[in-house]
Amino acid sequence: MKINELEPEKLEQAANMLKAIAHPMRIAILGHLDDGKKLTVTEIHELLNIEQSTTSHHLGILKDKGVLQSKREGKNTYYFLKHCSLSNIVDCVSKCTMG
Amino acid sequence: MKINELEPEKLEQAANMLKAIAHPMRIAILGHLDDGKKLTVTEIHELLNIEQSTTSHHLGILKDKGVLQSKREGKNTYYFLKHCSLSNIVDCVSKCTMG
DNA sequence: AATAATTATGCAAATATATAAATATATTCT
DNA sequence: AGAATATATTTATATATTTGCATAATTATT
Repeated sequence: MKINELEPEKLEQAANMLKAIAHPMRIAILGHLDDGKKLTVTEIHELLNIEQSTTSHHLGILKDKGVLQSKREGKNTYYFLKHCSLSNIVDCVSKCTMG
Repeated sequence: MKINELEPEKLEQAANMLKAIAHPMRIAILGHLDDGKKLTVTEIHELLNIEQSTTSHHLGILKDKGVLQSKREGKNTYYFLKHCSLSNIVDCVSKCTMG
């Protein structure tokens, strides 16, 4: 029962992290970023067939809440998981929604 | 990359499940429901020191989205995890917010 | 320096969510 | 049936989120 030792601010932070993930498109984004993969904004916006600005928005939210990290290389910005264990969350939820 | 095989409705369902969890009080509730524990509404509302109606509301959301299950026994309703692997999500997020 | 390519931001309208108070429903006990 | 206990629902207000468009900012190329 580790979470109960968390102070309210840590609870809040955990909630914000999950809230960032809890969106269909953002789950889809994370689905493409397993195994340490790094993708650019354009690659993601083409993969998922969503607007560029919308894509950037979603990536910004995921980065802001500590789910993703980014690294600029020339014209491109690569996004990737900050903690690779975060893939487990997507795995777990997708398994639980299969039944 | 299992999640990418999910249809949009499944993605939506996964997002709803995570959205249900992504709230400070609801994370705290789940923190008390690990290891197959079952708790009543009153127990939770006293443990967390929140309004009865608010507690019931949060539990209703968790149940509606498939995170919890409930079982009435007399005057009491016991709530517990539907898939015990869901504890991993809380564990994972709390670990990731520690650093 | 002008253009193209990539990414990020500001804005606004529609939609969704949170909270608490009041009330309703369900069950047990006398 | 009536009172007490436990849980659920309704309602209203406040707040937050999503989305796409328009635009700005950054970097590379010619």
